[in-house]
Amino acid sequence: MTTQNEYTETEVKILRAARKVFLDKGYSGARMQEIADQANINKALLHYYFRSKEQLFQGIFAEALNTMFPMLIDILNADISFYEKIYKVFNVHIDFLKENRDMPLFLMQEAKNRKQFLFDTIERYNPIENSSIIAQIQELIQTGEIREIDPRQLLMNIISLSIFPFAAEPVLETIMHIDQQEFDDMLEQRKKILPEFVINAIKIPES
Amino acid sequence: MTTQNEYTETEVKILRAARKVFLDKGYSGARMQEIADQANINKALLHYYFRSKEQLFQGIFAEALNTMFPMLIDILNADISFYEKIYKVFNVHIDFLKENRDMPLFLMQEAKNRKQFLFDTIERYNPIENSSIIAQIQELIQTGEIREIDPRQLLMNIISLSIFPFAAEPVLETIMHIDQQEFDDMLEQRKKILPEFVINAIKIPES
DNA sequence: GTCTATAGCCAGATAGAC
DNA sequence: GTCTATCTGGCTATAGAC
Repeated sequence: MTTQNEYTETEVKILRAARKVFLDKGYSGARMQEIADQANINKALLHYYFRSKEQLFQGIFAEALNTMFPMLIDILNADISFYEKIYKVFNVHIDFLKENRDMPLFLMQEAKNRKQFLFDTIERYNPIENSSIIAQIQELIQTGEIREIDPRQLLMNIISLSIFPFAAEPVLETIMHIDQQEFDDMLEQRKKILPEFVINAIKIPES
Repeated sequence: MTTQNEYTETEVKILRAARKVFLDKGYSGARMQEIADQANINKALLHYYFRSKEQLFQGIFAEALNTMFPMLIDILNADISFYEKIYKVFNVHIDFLKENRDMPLFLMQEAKNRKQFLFDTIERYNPIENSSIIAQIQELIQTGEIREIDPRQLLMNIISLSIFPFAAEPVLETIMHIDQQEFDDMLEQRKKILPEFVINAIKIPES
């Protein structure tokens, strides 16, 4: 069968506008009128193509989940060493987030009210517990190369370090008295800082 | 002058309800009707005491900022060693967040749209750049006890590690396939794990 | 497919009795 | 101070012309 995954030009315009507005304002803060304006079309057309705000939203939400997680899972499952993964995950992730600054907060916010949808959407990728990185960490602990640590806690640390600053940008800029340019510089530096930070945190020094 | 900072019983009920609803739903998702219901009073009374949704919200938002930040700043400025600060900041902060799970996401979300209000409210506490911990970090770098690192980046790491899991709880539970009980256990363990993680990350081993 | 006009509902805010 | 009833505006969604 010829699966019709193609979008018409109008649908593409709508989706682009919806993505922008939903990610900026969240579901309850978004307005169909604003999406229509951004897409340079009429409000009625939104409903013609996507029936309801809820349905349009679910498309955007699923798309965001399907963008963010496979990327991470792919790196964590890649056929490379643990250390390479650490470097790669921070570099790729921070680069991605720089182009998608609203995504972390959006996902965290909407995940609160839609746990079932979240579960159903994410479940199609392999759960993190089967990811090869877990085995790699356990292996390195066994051989005495890194300190004992719950692999899930280590992953939580890695994710926290890369994502959090993007979600908290306005707060961090305010308490640190820096402008967006300085903040961006710090983010760029973190691609180098974070892998070293994490590896130093867990590596047992050779004696 | 006798400053009238006392709240009547009704005002207390309203504020408690408003705190709960705003922190759970955010400004745009919150409904005055729901706040009234939670407070067991009539919707009109909300306006009698607080005039508008916006004004009621600003009280809650300011209160949240005034709770979260002074606590952190106090620890970072306390008259104790750098290492003690690391231990204390994670312990106190994680305990606090366990009782205020919605606060991180709430603050991050609303800070996006209210940067000026955020700035005006936070500015009354000393900016982080003057905090004594910055000097302590620089001192330890000078004496060769810890590795070279931008103190602001180190602080960003510390804050990321403690706050992020609370903001991302539903997502983390889903991708890790754990329930809330297991998640809580992990949070409790982090009070011990995180100080060690951070200190190992920066400390230069004695040779 | 795309538009204008409007239905229908819901939320914030106010009037006014008690 | 507290309530019921209501106004007013804004938002989602639909009807219907083109």
